[in-house]
Amino acid sequence: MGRRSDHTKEELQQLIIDATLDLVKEQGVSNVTVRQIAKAVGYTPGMLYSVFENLQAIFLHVNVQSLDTLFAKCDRARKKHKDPEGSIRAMAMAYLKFAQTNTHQFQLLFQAPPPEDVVRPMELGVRIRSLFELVEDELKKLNASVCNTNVEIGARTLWSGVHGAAGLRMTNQLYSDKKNADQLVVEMLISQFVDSWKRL
Amino acid sequence: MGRRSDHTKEELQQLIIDATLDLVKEQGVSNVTVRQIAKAVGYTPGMLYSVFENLQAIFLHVNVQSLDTLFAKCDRARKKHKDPEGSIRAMAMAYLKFAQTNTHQFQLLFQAPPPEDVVRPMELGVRIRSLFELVEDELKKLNASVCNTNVEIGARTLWSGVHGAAGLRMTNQLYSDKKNADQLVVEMLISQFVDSWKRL
DNA sequence: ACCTGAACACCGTTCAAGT
DNA sequence: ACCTGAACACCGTTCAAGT
Repeated sequence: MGRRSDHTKEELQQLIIDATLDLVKEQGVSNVTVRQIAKAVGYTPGMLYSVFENLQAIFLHVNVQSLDTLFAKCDRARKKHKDPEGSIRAMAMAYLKFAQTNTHQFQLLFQAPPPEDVVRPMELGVRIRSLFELVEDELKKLNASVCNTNVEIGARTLWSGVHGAAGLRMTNQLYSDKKNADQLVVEMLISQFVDSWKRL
Repeated sequence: MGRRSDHTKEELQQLIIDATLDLVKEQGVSNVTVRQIAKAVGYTPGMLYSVFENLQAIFLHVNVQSLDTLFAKCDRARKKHKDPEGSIRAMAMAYLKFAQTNTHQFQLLFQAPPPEDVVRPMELGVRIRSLFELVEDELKKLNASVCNTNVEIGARTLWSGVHGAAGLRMTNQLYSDKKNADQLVVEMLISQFVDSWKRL
């Protein structure tokens, strides 16, 4: 089969990441095996370990890529609106939609690796931070008199709600009879938050 | 070793559940094996399959038990206060503290089993619903004029925030320099929510 | 130099055979 | 009737040996 001369190390990396993401989307994280990934890229399992440290590292790189597309979606939704509240609402809906459409991918992204286990690479932190920054910017526009500390906490407060709703919805733990309860939840969340944010 | 005559089937069930919870607390879900559980209760791996369908089923029963203790903690926190806002605040903090103190247990409880995979037993739904009901009751006291639909959505909105903050905090994804950012987040969440809830 | 292929030490689950 | 113990079909990971 293939030998590395066919692909540079970078190409191999990307090949593996893409193949893994596809498998995760199809079968969910817990069903994806090293042997499957290897077959999908046309190599032997052993080869993966000359490109990545282990399976966890592969998943991590998939997550970096997922965060990039999630960020892009939120950023694009934001730019469609001029008013801060509209931007926030659009970003929240984009986030919710991503979680809903790409359940398995979202799961891999935010499922809890025990904090001690793996050193989370800076690459992830930077990307999550920049997502928060998008929200912070809109909050500043909404009320310029709020201090930086509260803007930081505010963005995380608002997004905890959006993220929590996305997670509960995804695992069917919202337990409401109402249709689209998750959207109602996010709408109420934003209305209420924006409402009292202006008053702050 | 032991034979079933030593324990009734119910005793064996509880023994297995308790042993599994202990192992989860110590090592995290992903490191707990059937063989470990069997050793902990003094039987062979095969025996577990005459009491539970499989490992997933054992985890599910652990989760039912976890929800009971989580509910109890929230309920007890609630009763210490007379004012609805105080009750809500205390419940949120109890929830946050549970997630923080029992990371692995909380993780098992709310980590996403793909919705299709397993039929979630009614036992879990009933318990999550009753947690939401505690919140709904306080919201009604806070503003009696809100319709039932909005109380239902409101409780889920508020709790999405608390749950989301707990989850982000647990996985170190809040990315704030502030100390105790999670508590600040929950405090802001509740202040803002209660504030505009009264106005509704 | 790069990858294979076989091995190692594990899994969850099943089920004939023992007591 | 209840449980064992061995087997089955898998894992992730390593590393000598091939090309």
